[in-house]
Amino acid sequence: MKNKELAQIFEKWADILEFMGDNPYHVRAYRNAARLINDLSEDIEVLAREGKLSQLPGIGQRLQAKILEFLRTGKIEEFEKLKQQVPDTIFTLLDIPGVGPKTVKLLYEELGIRSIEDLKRAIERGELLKLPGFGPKRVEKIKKGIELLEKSGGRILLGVAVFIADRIVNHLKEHSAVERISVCGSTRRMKETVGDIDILASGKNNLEIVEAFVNLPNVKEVLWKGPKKATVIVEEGEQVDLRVIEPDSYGAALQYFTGSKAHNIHLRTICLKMGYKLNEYGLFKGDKRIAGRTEEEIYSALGMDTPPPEIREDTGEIEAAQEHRLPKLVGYNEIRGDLHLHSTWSDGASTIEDYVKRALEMGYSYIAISDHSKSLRVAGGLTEEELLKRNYEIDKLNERLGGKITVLKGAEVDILPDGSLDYPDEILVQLDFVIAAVHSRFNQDNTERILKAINNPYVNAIAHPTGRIIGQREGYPLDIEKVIKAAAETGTALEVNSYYNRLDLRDAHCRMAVKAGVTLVINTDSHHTDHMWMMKLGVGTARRGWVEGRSVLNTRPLSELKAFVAAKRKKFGVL
DNA sequence: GCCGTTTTCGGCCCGACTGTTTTCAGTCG
Repeated sequence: MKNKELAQIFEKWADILEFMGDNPYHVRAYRNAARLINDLSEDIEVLAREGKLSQLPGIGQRLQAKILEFLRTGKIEEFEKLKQQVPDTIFTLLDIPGVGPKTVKLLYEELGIRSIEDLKRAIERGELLKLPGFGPKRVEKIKKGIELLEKSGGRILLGVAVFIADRIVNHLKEHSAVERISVCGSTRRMKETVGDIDILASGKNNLEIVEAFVNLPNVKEVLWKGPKKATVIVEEGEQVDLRVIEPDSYGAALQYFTGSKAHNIHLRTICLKMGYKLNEYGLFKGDKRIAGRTEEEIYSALGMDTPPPEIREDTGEIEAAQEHRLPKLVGYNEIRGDLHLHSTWSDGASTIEDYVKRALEMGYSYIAISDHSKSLRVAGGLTEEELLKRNYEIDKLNERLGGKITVLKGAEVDILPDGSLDYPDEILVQLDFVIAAVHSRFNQDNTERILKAINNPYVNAIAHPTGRIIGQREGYPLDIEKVIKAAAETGTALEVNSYYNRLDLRDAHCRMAVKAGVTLVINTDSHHTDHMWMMKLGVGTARRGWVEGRSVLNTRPLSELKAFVAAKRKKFGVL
């Protein structure tokens, strides 16, 4: 699948055009194309073959020709020529907060700066001050921006952002001055990484809210504090922005600060056509505010249902909201159990009893203990004997629990290099739920290996199917479409692994899988009970992929979960 | 470069903040 590669080309193309001072709408066309292709749930090559490129919004004749050239030859001549004209490294400068394309252009043309290192040297020598429009404050801001960039390395993992944001919201909710408070931005949309954390609040006394925020126990440094806005660094080193807004505008501000940018642009275009104006203070007809207290009020005034934040990416949700056919996304409270937990029997830090206790607190009706199999020695993988012994303990525990909650006998079985499984079928048949996973040979194409596992009658799910670690490791080479197809045909679930640095399947893959009729299972892969909260990260990822509750195995009651396992065995003639 | 229920040309979301300016450009969300 070449979607990612193509999206990167168009993104870079936009950067170059912007740098060269091209028409901003020209630049935007390339940026839109990049985003569209990146978020596409279908393979661009397939769309091209079926002649459907022209149906993509924002892809006209010219971009179509470029896409086709890329698919045919692997590159685009015009782009190759364009690239030659600009030094490659200057675009890293755009990552510095406060530095945009105009500044990059100026720095390059006047001082020959082409990298962050160049820029640091120029600042030390005081050269920036000589440039038009540059004063001491501007230089200081850039210097700070570079520090921030180098420290954070860019974006925050969703799990970290959610953890910090929830803590802040829970604290401030208790404060008497705060009436309404929400997380917004990409954290609210559950995007896998977020730039910075945005919090919105309203109440009777704005100053008091700001004071409460900057004085929170985990705040390390206050960067900026004003009457309606403040920015702090929390102890984790991440930046958090608070905005305080008047109650009448709360919904408008929440809508606005939640984004995405593309969603908002589309929505405002619709407003214009209807003779309205939408901004962060409300929806206006002339000078009159006709909506703004809640998001629902605004969308409803536009004749739309309110799209859940997770799908506000302008990938069809606006049309669906207009036609009252939004999906009923899987709910955060719809999950009945976690099927991927590692106990002290293998490399987990919590006992099975610990998990049971936490699961009951979370309102689950079942869990599966899925310890590692024998080949994964570094992770305390269980031999057959150990596994059977563990199973016996689980049986006894279930008797003691008396049906309050059911502990299923599971395993995360290694898929060996040749695609066979780490336990023989005689062992697998004794398990309630079998998850198969690849833990080795991350550089080789693992498609065949996983297909073979999917075709084992006892394998009920594939764990973290692509093997990616966010920000650290690309997934192994994999034909995800083949895997999805096989999973759908065999009645094998694909996991949405909720562990904060995995989120695998990712959002776009979830959408592809569900479209193909695959059942998903959302699990945390916890190695300690303190990891079990991450379930919501996986649910959020699935929601971003337009996944409905009926497509998620662990929203179903235990009887249906068991029927799912039995159905596959029956299909393969082993039951 | 895209797009069309006023248009095949002339628009393309909107406002705030900042730093450097005597009226505005650049950046951000």
